[in-house]
Parts: sequence; structure tokens; C-alpha cells
Amino acid sequence: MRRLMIKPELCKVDTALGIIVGKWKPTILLHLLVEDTLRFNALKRKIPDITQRMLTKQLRELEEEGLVSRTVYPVVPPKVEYTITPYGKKLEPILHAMHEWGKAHIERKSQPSTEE
Amino acid sequence: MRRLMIKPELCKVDTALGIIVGKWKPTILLHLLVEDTLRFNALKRKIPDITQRMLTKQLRELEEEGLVSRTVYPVVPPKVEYTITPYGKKLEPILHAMHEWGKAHIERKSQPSTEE
DNA sequence: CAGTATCCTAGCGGATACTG
DNA sequence: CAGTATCCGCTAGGATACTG
Repeated sequence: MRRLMIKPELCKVDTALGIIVGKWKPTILLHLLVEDTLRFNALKRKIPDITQRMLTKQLRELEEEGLVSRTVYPVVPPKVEYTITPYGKKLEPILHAMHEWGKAHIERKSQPSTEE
Repeated sequence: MRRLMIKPELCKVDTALGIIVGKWKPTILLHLLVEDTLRFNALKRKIPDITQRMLTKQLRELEEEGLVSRTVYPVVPPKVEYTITPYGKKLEPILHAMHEWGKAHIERKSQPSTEE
């Protein structure tokens, strides 16, 4: 048993959630955690269902929070690369933990026999 | 450096997020992690800004996912207790990690000098 | 005490078309 | 290639009033 216990009223979980929540944000972050750097269209190809508008929006928001950095190369045709920042990488353990929990949750639902 | 790396397309982060996201869900969970069991109105007093409607809704959703259990005592006036399940307790490390990350994020924003 | 029942709205996310 | 610009529907969440 750990002894932590956050004071619920001072809790910053919502702060963290406010930043990683977004229909495509976790997916984008995961891709950038794997590839480190990706061009706009490369990212778009990896997330087939996303629209250009949404990809742009979610990337801008991630950029604004410092999780992702955007590099524009002044060439034609345009070339823009998105990279996960060292700071963004700090989310990895959390994303991983959530992934594991999510997996367990799905398994749990499929087998009602499981107790707890 | 850890070697995990989730396949983004098979990722269950969204599953987890789908369950803990909700304006008041983290707060409710945190309170129940501290107190273990609380009556409806006790919870309401601890979360002054929540409306009855919202408290009921969020609790029902947490209950449906098995994170919280609801016990009705057939007395008048009514007495209903909400308890965090052992399963719900498994979220604690994740909530704690998010809290820490959120705190760091706030500090980071207040001091632009910090690198990464 | 522990809820429902109604009504309402902000904003997230989608569809589609256009552009430097 | 990497975006904007519009338009639009849905639903999470809030305000308020009522009840067994």
C-alpha cells in the first residue's frame, strides 16, 4: 500500500487531462513517440481517419503546450516536420500505463467471471 | 530508456481515457480513494461546485464501469453509499502520475526559463 | 436524503471546398 | 504539401424545479 494520497481539491489530474484529451492527441503522441519526427502528410497517412483540419488543430494544441515542436522548411513544395519534445516524452510512462489499464479493462469486460 | 513502444493503431489509451474523462470523475475518484466510502451528500459537500444532476450522472457512469459500487440502505431518509472498488483502486497510480505531470506542467508554464 | 425531469448552450469534432 | 475557411450536428455539462 502506498502512502501518497493527493488532496483532491488541490489535484492537478484535470490539468494533465486537459492537455492529453482530444480525439486524436494520444494517437498523434504515440506515433511521434515511435518515430520521433514526422511530416504532416506522413502523420496523416498513419492516421487514415483524421481530417486535415483536425490534424492541424490537434497538432497546434500539442505544440502550444510544448509537447510537440513544429519546423517549417522554406522550400517548395512546403515541408513541415513535427517532432516530439523531450518534455512530451515525459508523458510516455503515463500513456503506457493508460494503455495497459485500457487493455485490462477490455479483457475484464469480455470475461464477466473475473472478480474485482 | 525503456523498450516498450505501443503500436499506436492498437493502442488502448483512448479506452482508458473514455472512462476517466468526465468533468468530475477524477475528483470523485480521488475523494473515494481517500475516504473509501462516502454517502451521496457527503461527496456533494466535498465537491461544492457540482450539481446533484452531475454528481448522479458521473457516479452512475463510474459504477457502470465497475470503478465504484453503490449500496442502497432501505431506510428513511434514504442512505446511499458509494465505495471505490478494488478494481477502481488500480487507477490510483495513473491518477497520481497525471497529478505529478500536471503539477510539473503548471510550474513549467510559470517559469519560461526552464528548458525542456 | 438522494435523487428525476426539463430545458438550454458552448464548443468539439466532422464534411467539404479552397489556396500559397 | 500543408494547410485555411465555412458550415453544421451532437452531446457533455449546467440551471432550475420537482419528488418518494
